[in-house]
Amino acid sequence: MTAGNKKERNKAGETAIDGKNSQHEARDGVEIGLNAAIVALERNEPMILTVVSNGETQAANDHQHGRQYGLPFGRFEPLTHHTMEMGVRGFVEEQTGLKFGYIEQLYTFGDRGRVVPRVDGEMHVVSIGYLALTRMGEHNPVSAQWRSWYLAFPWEDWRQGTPEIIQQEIVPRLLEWAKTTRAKSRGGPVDPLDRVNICFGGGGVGWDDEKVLDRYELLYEAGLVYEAQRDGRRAAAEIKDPPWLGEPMILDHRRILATAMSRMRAKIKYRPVIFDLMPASFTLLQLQQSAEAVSGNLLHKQNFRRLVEQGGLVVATGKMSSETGGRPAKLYRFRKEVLLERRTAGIRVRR
Amino acid sequence: MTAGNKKERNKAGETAIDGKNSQHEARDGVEIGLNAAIVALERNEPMILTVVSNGETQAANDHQHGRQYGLPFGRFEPLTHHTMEMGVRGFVEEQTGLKFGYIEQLYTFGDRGRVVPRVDGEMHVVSIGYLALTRMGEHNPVSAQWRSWYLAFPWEDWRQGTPEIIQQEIVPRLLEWAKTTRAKSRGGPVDPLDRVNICFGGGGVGWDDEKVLDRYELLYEAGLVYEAQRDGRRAAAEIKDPPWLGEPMILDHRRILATAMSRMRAKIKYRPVIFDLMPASFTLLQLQQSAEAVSGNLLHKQNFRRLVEQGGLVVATGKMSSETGGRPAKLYRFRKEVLLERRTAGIRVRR
DNA sequence: TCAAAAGTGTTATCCTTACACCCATGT
DNA sequence: ACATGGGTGTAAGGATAACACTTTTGA
Repeated sequence: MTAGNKKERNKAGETAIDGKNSQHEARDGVEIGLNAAIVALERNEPMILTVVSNGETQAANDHQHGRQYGLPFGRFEPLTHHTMEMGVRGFVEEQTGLKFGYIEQLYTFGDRGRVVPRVDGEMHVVSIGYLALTRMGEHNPVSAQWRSWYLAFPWEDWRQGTPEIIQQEIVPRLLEWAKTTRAKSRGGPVDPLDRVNICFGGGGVGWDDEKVLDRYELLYEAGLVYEAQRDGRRAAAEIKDPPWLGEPMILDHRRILATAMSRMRAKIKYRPVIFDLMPASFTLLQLQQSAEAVSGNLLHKQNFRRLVEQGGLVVATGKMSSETGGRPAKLYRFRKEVLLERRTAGIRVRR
Repeated sequence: MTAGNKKERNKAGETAIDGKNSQHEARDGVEIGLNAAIVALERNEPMILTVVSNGETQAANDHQHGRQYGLPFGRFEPLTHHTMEMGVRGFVEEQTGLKFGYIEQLYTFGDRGRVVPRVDGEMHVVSIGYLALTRMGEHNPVSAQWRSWYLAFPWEDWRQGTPEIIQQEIVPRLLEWAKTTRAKSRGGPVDPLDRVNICFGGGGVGWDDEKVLDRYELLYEAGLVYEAQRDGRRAAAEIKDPPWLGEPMILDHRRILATAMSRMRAKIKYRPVIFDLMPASFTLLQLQQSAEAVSGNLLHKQNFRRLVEQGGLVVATGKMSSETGGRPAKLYRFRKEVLLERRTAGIRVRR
């Protein structure tokens, strides 16, 4: 059953509002995939839990990337999982033995035309991405490994200054892409050069750490990430021997990870989600370095401390840590009561 | 085929990352429903496009609400619709004749256990909510009608001061609910009274216009909206003859609308989405009243004007409007270039 | 003694908020 | 004349960004 043309089924005026008017063709050839970007911190590096593809299925036409990483993945089984979030918790624990606390839905991707061949036709996969946060070492994963998210997105780590890859590899190729694209599509909705500037902070526009997804999608369109070629997209700028940027991932998992990073970077600024990555007590420098790891840039130390303490986000526990290398530091813990006092409680510091 | 127990299929270590290891049971009994909250403004009232349920299916055990409203609804057909967004555009136009410009995905709901009986078993519906924006009168809908979103959420309109329903109906019942709930679940994650205060701005916490979804979910949990009873939820506070708050909608459509309102109210503060609801040229008062209609509260006139003009969001067209009742007003238009200059461009004014 | 990190204090600047007041038109 | 909405100016207050400097430990 390949589910023929149903274009005419919903005519104007039928107002199919409860899905009841489709007695035949009950099976639709759609399944729900659940994907989790599970984040933890290890020595000030944001890590995500990955599983390794055996390189058989979709890496078949894959010359240089035989082994690819992916996010933990499972199917939504309505009869087993009462909710989709419980589905995510369930298959992650089954596959990797890992439990986590915080979970949040990111986005539902169905646009890339993911089709999986099956014995009786084709199965379309709609994948729902989730962001989950946990602490390193609480549970040890099996048959999965922690990897820095900056391996897939090297241009997102500005903690040691502007990454070289941006000026050396990305910007020149994107400018070339913008030129040829602009010539082709006169008067499109957005000027491609503007897009490059907005995404990568050129032409007076500054770098916006939250635009992780926009940048990935631009690189995909310009044919500069491996997935673009793998998905059969012809590079607009016809680049010879393109140096694929960042480590690729299977299917659309790198896109889901980009969504997770964008969400995470936006959210730490107005919600205290960073504490789901922290131990129960910590020094202010540890907290700052965690925020820096997530946002990918350095923060101003004094202002960070003042904001975080005076903002009521943390309180001193009274204990000290002398394992810091210098003067012993006060230990702090998250102060839950902020949520009652301020409507935005996060880490909003520059520099 | 009712798809038996598959709990054991994904064992630890299998790392099912590409969905290939399920040769049997290819059909899962899941379908994708697409729902659109389509918003437009009419005489400073935010309207959503609704279709009317015939009251047969799920309104069967429905004594007082035989006719219920719903959002335009369709199934995602991967073979017809190249993308899910195109699917939304397609079925909305087929059902109602309406076209729209802006569209954005909201959230994917699969938790309420929506089950539709089919000839060969049960079909679980996962519904993806969308927010779409359009201008009144560009196209006239057929077999659908525009209705104010405040009919479903009367407590969200603070433009004439605090709505009476809050102090008279909502707060006393929620306080009672919080008391009984607190007694039952000692030491739960969040104190129910705190939740009431955070959501409805009691106890020193102010009103947050963006918390539309949180408020609806709280009212649902407390059994104060009709849907809670209809879904078989026992009211925690065992309220006698409860006056259901706001107009109910079919299935989970009111929840999707709440998500749309929350997103919209949050987004006008940092993205120029309000202009997708405005005509090409407008006076500043019209713009202000549109923002007030969406956010549900009044804004400070002078500051609004300064912010919006000096922020570079609009430019004067040079023409004037003399249909204002007072002194003729300059006409303005949206200034697209803001997007290049500032990373947040929206309407962020108090009072 | 020096490096490393903790911690304190102060200043300049910008943005938000609020208030006061004048202008142009129709009735 | 007056009601209605349009439009301008400015001052107070608070938050933010930037800088300089002192303190406490371990090696």
